[in-house]
Amino acid sequence: MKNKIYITTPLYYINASPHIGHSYTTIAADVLARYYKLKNKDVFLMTGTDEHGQKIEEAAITAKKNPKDFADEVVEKYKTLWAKLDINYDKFIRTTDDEHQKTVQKIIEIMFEKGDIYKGEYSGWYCTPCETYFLETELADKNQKICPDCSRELKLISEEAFFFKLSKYSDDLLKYFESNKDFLSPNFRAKEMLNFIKNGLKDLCITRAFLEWGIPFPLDKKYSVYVWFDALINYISGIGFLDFANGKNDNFKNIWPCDVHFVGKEIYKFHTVIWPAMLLSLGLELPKKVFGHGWWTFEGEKMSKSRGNVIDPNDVIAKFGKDALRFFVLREVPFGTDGDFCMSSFVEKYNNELANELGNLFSRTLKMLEKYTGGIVPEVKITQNILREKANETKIFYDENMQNIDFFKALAKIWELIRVANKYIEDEAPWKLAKNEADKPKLDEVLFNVLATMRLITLFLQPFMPESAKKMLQQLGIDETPETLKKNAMLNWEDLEQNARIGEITILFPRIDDSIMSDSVLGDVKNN
RNA sequence: CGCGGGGUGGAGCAGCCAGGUAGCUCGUCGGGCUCAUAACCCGAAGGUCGUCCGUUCGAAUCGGGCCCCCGCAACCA
Repeated sequence: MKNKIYITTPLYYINASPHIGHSYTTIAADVLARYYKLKNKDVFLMTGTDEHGQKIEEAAITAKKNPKDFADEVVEKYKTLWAKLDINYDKFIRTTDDEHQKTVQKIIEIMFEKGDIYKGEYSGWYCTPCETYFLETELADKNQKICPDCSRELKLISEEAFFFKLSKYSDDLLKYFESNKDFLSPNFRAKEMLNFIKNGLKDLCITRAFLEWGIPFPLDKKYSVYVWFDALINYISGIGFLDFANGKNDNFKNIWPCDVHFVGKEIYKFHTVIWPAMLLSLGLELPKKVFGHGWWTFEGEKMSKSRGNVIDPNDVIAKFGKDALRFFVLREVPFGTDGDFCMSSFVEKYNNELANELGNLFSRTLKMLEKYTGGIVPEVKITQNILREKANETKIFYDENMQNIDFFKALAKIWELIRVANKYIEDEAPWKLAKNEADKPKLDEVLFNVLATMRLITLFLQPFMPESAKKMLQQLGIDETPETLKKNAMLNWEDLEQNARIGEITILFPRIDDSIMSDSVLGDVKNN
């Protein structure tokens, strides 16, 4: 069997700077990618930007730039943020990439030859200033034909356009959903999609009036390709579909099909209905899973620019560190459901779980080691003990949940182990054992058991907090980084090297004190 | 009847799909420890699981009605 794992994020639309939502999806994708890398899988993680369309052209004009320069600048913001968040992507694709554009055009030709693209007539209520069509059902008041966005009068227009035969694939899609129960994830999102298809799919209009800033529609240069049709294709254009289609090489086949598309719930339909239908038309395998996660509110309110409460991840990183953010978004709510980004909760989680429970576990144990063994991992005979048992149990549960993309449960389980470790120290009281020379063997054993558990905790946390994991490995005296671990991952509890010298002890997660929190944090975050 | 998600001790959540002692974290109160980042450990108080009805020996969990909150509705992660 192939040993590859292909993971994607959506292409982010560059009409705005990256915010917490973009970070959320991308962090999740990176966490899963890092997990599989440790499992020695051949991981390919792709992210990128969606850059075409009317809105971008307008945004560029507003910014007094040409679209390409505008796009380059926003793209830089994304790349900078991903670097700050330790996102380890293998490819960053832009829909303005030459290869992507050529792929889109090629695909349209393939579909046209197959008879899946045809010329028809599009009619609907059109808002001229917004350049958008609306269906009657989308209007707030059916008797008043007013644009839902700008409240101006709509005109009934019909014009020629090209369509993709989406409706043709209804049955195939339903069949695929039926025989691939994991495709629609999390499963509570399945029903909505099934109903959507069963209510009847309409063919999809895939052309728009010609735009300077768009991909020309190859069959008729009066048009540009509809941005979604363009954007979805990235998942195959980015891994060499063009060469494959032209019979040049089979590299594409080594990566496709995709294992997980991570998307937000608002673009779930595009990825579970339209995209698979496009793939069916191309005769390609369908992705194994599309995971639609939930949305964040901020302090209980929907995030929006007009409310001025969009969180800039850069601020959070600057104040609390990248790992704190990576940790928080996946620890706070089950991945999939909606959550509230609340600063008090952020600080609470950070102080209690990162600083007190995890950070202090390292701090207390390593300092005892300095004191009682001169900083050397004791040499002991491996015994069965409660920590080893709990760690092994955690490992099984952890793998299960990581593979199910249930980060919340995986983290919860890790914290159970951390708590058991802290309790174990309390129960065994090494500081008492240290007072009596006769207890030295017992003391060594206790310290070893805790250290072995800490090492495993570090490996478990590595996908979530790579920067901290690196420090944790150093402090444990393990000559590895999260990146090198892959090759010789020592995944068993007892694999901790004996007689090794531990590294320098530093505070992993300094506590956040209330004064920092009350003034600057909220203010700065809110003002973005 | 457009489609879907949710309503669980003071706060935030799990449990519901495969009914059977209501669980976790924070907070509060009390105690213990002293290795540690004023951290760690133990104990206690606190819930008629939105509401009404039904199925069942038994319902937070299954079915139905109602109330409230939130998304989607074909370019907001």
